[in-house]
Amino acid sequence: MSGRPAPRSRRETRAVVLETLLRRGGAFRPHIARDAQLTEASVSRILAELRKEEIVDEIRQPAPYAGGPTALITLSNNIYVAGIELSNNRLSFSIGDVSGTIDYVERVPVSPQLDQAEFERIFTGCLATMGKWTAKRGVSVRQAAFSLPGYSNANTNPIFPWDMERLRSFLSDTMQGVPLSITNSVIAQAAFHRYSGNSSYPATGDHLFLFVGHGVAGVIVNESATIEAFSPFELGHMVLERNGLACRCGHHGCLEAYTSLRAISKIVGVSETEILQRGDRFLDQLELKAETREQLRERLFLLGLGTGNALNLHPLPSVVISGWPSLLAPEDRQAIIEGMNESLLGGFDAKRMQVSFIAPSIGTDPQAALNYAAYCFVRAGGLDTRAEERHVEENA
Amino acid sequence: MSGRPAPRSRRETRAVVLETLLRRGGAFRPHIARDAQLTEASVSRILAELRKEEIVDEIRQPAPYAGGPTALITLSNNIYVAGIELSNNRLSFSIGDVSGTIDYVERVPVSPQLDQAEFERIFTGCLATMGKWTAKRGVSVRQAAFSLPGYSNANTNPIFPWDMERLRSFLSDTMQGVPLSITNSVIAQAAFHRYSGNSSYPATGDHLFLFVGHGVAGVIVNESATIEAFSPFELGHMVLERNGLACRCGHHGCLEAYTSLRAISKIVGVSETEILQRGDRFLDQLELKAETREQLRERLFLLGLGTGNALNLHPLPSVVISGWPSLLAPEDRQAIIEGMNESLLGGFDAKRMQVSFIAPSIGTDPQAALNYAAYCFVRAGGLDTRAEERHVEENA
DNA sequence: GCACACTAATTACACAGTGTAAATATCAAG
DNA sequence: CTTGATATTTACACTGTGTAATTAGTGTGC
Repeated sequence: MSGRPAPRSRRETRAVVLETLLRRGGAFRPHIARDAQLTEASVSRILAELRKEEIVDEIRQPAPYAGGPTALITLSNNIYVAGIELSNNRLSFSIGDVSGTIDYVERVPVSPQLDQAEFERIFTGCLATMGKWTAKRGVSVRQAAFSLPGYSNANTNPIFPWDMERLRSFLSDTMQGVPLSITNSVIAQAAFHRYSGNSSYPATGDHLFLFVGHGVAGVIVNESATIEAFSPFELGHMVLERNGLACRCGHHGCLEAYTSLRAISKIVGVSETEILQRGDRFLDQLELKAETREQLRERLFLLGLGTGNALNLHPLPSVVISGWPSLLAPEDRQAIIEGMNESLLGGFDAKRMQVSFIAPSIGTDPQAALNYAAYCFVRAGGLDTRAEERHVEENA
Repeated sequence: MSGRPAPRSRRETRAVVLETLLRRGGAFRPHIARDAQLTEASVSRILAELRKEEIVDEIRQPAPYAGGPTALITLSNNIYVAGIELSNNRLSFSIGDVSGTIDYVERVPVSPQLDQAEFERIFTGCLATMGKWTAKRGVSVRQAAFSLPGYSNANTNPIFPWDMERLRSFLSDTMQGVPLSITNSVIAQAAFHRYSGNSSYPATGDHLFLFVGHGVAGVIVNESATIEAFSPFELGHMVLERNGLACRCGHHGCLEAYTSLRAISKIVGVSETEILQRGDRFLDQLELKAETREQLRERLFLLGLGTGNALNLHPLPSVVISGWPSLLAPEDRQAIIEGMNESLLGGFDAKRMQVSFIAPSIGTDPQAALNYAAYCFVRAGGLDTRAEERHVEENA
């Protein structure tokens, strides 16, 4: 640990310290020092600053071993953030603390074909309601996050084909001062898995997280990077069968046309809305006929094929799959492996590629956006984002 | 330009200054200051340091306008770097200066099925020859780069299925102190386009660079990022036709099975080795029959389909294609657009997607690796890489 | 040929952010 | 209540930069 590796601005340093706290849900100084690559001295200074600003709390805690640390540092539970999620069937607003605890929530059903004007109307309404809630309690929201499926910085969205420029300016006007980050739902999900404190997440290193629901969305999770650096990986519209099934995007043979909830709802004979009502365990309640299972396996095979294709483009050692495939029996899910075996370079090899499944989180929205908002707050070092929005360059 | 944006280590600052010089092939102080986001004062200090170390030269030059700058700063032409390239038909060694001028070159034919032991034998031999050349002239190589197709940090390579761990340790042992970077050929190509001073490159912003040769390799070029941050995007083994043509990788229906030089050599009736001999313009010399052209268009359609799939995963506004497709008539190349139109979300739209072609650089190896080596030298701030290889973290 | 307007280039000084090392605090166990 | 072990704070030094004052070039117009 010799030299002086890479200097950081105070904001960055605060951000890494706070992120450690968010990730671990509290830590002792020595841990923070290691995680943040700082000396105890620096940690001490930073924490003194953060404590004065009431961003962190220090809980006196008997040392767990002789001569051990005496104070557990946690994020203050008086910091409120807002999470807003748009999914294919509803728009949800929430307020909670940075640990992800929800104090307020409102959910409004919307149509998957929701148009932009209607969205703006509903959004404005919900925001007003939320504003009343905060006003009554005198709480101030430090950071908000809005997640929607398919979002990217590019000006196109496969799910809601809106004018993203207009969306951004609508939101920044409407939020009136509260810093707002917009992100892809699947990235918010990744934030949820990283920060929710649920330690049962199956992958530890870099991996591809895939969510198979209305669409097929993925995100490249780089364990050692900040969440902003994650790239969404929209798998749903990879054409795998020329002249195959028609997809809502107008093309034929897209993966989504085979594996979306809508597509499989026809196979299992349950309407899409009913699936959403039954929530997480909708497949459990069904007695799947052998023929149905075979059809589902065929779909999973395609999912595997597409996933393998994606991993050929961008090699990663592990995939975590969430969504309806996680509800099937392991022997059925094996079809995904078979599909990957036919596209993944060198074939599927369990030594080089780990595939895991996690329960789909249907209906937990807007939990993920709330976690993402907490992340954004922390990333900004707990400082007001509005102030330093001026790193503009002026090339000749 | 108010506050103190993001502090940098001296090494980083030197790196950005040197990179500006590499990119522009020389610049005046005010330009450097703008590009590197530094004040004139800092530029002055850094340059004084670099001049003392004989890394940069200062050429007295009459100012181009009233009161203009007086000294043009360039990279010293006494810095030698080595570029080594392995392609599917030869291994080439070169030494040159950071501007990319080649002073020494040796090329040895190798087989596309070259095995790792044989490679090591040839490499050692060429390196010895190169060593004699440098010894005779008393030049010392400051940085070397080795590029090979399909390379990634992952331990697999679609082209040369070797043990990458062994390759890396072989190279670091063999190079005896000369810092060596290993990279994907397509990334070296990107370095070539960025630093060769050839300004006719068609894309200016972020784009996908695709090279269609023995394989189909791509790289996501992020104009505002360092080259290390570029991701290789191996398109060749995307399965587009289940039960399609057999590919050398053992799968069926890979893009490469349809569009590699080997695949089209069968269509045009010219052997692969002959194509390589004829070099860049091999297709010009052929009188393509209508039927042949139709077959090639079919192949290009698949290339477009796969490219569209890749761009759905990772949206970018522009694609630059190099390789044999660039040699065809524009009306034939239109098939690529047609393919993209069937996979790219929302269809192909010239307003949102720019497709350009550049002449393939067959036979210019190891120029690209040499440019990449220069880039690596500059990125390290012109400091010895060996010294500070110790940013290891030790998490509990 | 010389003052001028203008910009370039250098330098002294101040300040932010950190690490080092010394000083001080805390706890468990005897 | 001392000891051993680690935690925490603090004073000081060092790096890298920006600011602002200073010095140096250059072309124009007289």
